[in-house]
Amino acid sequence: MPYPSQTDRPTIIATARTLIEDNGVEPLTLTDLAAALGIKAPSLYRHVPNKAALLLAINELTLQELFDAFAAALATAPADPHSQLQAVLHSYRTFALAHPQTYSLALTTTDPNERPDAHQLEQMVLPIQAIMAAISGTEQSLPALRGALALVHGFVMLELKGQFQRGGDLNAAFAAAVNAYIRGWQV
Amino acid sequence: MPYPSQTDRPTIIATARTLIEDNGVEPLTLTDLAAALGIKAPSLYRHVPNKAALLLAINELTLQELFDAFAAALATAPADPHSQLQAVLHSYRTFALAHPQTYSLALTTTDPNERPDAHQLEQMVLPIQAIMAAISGTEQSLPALRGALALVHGFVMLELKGQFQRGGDLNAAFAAAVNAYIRGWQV
DNA sequence: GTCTATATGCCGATAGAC
DNA sequence: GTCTATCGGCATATAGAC
Repeated sequence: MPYPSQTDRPTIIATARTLIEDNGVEPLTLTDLAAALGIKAPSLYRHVPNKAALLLAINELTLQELFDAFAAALATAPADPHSQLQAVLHSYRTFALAHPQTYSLALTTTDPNERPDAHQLEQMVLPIQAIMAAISGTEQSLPALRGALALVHGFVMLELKGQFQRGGDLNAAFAAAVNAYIRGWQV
Repeated sequence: MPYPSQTDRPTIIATARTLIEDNGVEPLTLTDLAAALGIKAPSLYRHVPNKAALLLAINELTLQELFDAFAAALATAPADPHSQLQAVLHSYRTFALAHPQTYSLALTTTDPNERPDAHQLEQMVLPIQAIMAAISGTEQSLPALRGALALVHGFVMLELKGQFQRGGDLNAAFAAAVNAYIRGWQV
């Protein structure tokens, strides 16, 4: 049995995440989700008010785990700003590649009912701004932070959606791009 | 009358693009599209084999126009590599901000039936690689090009999806990030 | 907490007449 | 080239029994 049939709310959310990671969000139906849990669709409504609330909970979890990955990376990397920033950006990509569907979903959803606080991304990224300030200067730390987020998000999205088709070492390309970007602020 | 009722294939595609730009892809139905054209849904099948083919045609048009914008930017910008690259990247963002829904659609679609040649993005961006080579050296021109694409795509996507919520001048942030990235390769 | 039955609605696509 | 009629399917969600 691929999925347990003990159905509390966390189990429902975890199972839905697995289904989304396997097939994407679009084909996810409450009927299929219920089937994966060994129950019928209407039973889900005892645990979740509706589908949007379910997706919201999933997206909140995704962002939470992404920023847990940040914290772990910061804790183990060398203390200098350059190393800290490198570590965070690489942990970002590693997370996204490990959870392509749920990562994409969390960062592209615009429906207010399915989307965590609009501020959550930039709020949880605040600690990184201090590192950025040490590199680019306090004045430019917000633009510098946003550029860094843009670079890694963009790289990962193009990668996940199959837009890098000419071959080559994407790990090396990512590292080189990140280093170039950081270097550009160190003037 | 917001839409003409003269229905040839180009008109159908143009009207569909307008509807997508107004409301996004998800709510687009063939019934609504037909209504906007002053006809009934089944009539569409005389011009387009199915919905996927329609979306494919739209995405092809979007990419074509994006790269037309590139060409126009390159033609008017100063001839030095730094200015040329700046001009292209800024024209990229300008295009995306002007066509948020169709831009996002074209660059995130993975369904093979709705998606232009997987190579199209990187193929049509080839001319820019020459500029990048002049800045970063021939050896690194592909990673440098990919990083540049990642930076602008990521910035624009975060911007379009409302992930930059802390205020500030996004135009300035974009320019600063692009300049930092370019500077980082000029060593 | 799960079930059956069902409301309700929408959608893409085809057949065949005009 | 457009129409009407319709097939076939699927989805979210509710009501009410067990």
